[in-house]
Amino acid sequence: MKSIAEKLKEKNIRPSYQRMKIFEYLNNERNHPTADQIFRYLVKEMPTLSKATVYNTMDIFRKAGLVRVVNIEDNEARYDSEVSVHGHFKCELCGKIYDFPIDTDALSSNVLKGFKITEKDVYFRGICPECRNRNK
Amino acid sequence: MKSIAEKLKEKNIRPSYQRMKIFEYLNNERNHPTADQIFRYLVKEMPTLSKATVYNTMDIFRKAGLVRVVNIEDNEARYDSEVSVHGHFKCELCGKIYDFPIDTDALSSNVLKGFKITEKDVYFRGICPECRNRNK
DNA sequence: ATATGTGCAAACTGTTTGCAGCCGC
DNA sequence: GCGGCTGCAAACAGTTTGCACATAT
Repeated sequence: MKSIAEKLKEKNIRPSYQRMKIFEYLNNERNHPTADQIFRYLVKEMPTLSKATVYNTMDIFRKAGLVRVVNIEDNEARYDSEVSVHGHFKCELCGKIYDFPIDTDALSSNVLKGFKITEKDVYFRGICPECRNRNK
Repeated sequence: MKSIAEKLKEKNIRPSYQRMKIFEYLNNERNHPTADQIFRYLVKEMPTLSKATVYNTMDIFRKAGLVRVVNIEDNEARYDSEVSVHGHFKCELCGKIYDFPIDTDALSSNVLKGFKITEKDVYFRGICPECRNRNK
C-alpha cells in the first residue's frame, strides 16, 4: 500500500502537508465535494488553510489526472476522485450525486466519426429511489 | 407557419418586443450562444436592452421548455433552441459546439433502475474533423 | 387601473490572480 | 539560497436581485 506522499511524487507533485490532506480527504469522503466543502472540512484541523490553496491544489490534481471535475451543478464545481469514465446522476430532491457505469461505445455513435474525443461527461438528473419511496 | 408572437402565447408568455427578438435570434443563429452573445447582438438594434432582461427571458424560455441550457463550458451557460435529447461536442481548438444524436436507451442502463430520470446531458470534448485536417 | 415587463445598478458567488512571506530541499 | 508553496486580499466574471419606471390590456 503506497503512502499518499508517494502517490503524489509519482505524478511529480510535491507532497506538501496541505496537498496530502486534501488528497486524503478526497479519497476518504467520496461525496463529490465542492471546493468549499473541502475547505470547510480541512480548515478545522488546519486553521491557516486558504481557499486559494484548495483551488490551486485541485487544479494541479486535475492536470495530473488524479481527480475529475463534475459540472453537474451550474453554479459550482465538484471533484471526483474516481477518474474512470462513468456517468453522474443528481437527485433533485436530496441533492445526492450517484456514480453509474456507462457503455461508452454505445454512446459515441458513428455520427462522430472523424472527431477525436478526449473527454466524456454524462449528467443525468431526476429523483433517486430513496426519495421516491419516501414520498409514497 | 406560426408567428413568433403566437408561439410565445401558446406557452403563456406575453410576447413583448424584447422576448420576440430574443426568440427570433435563438432560432436563426443556432450557435449555442451565451447570454452575452445574445445581448451584444441585439443591443445593436435595441440600444436600451438590458442584460438582466436577457437573463430573465432565458429563464422564462427554459421553464417553458423553449430552450435547453448547455453547460459544456464551466464558466458560462449557453442556450440551445433545439430542445430534443441530444449530445453536445465541443472542439477544444476552434471552440465550435456540435450537436449529435444519442441512443438514449443505450445510456440509461439497468443500473439506474428505480431512478426517475428527468434530464440527460451528454457533453463530449475533443477535436473536430476540420481542426484535425487543418493541423495535418 | 392593474398586471406585468424592462432597465439600471448594486449585490452576490465561485473562482482566479498578484504578491509577500515562508518552508523545504 | 533558491524554487516552489501558501495565504491573504483584491480582482474578476457571470448571474441574480431590488426597485422605480414604463408598458400593455
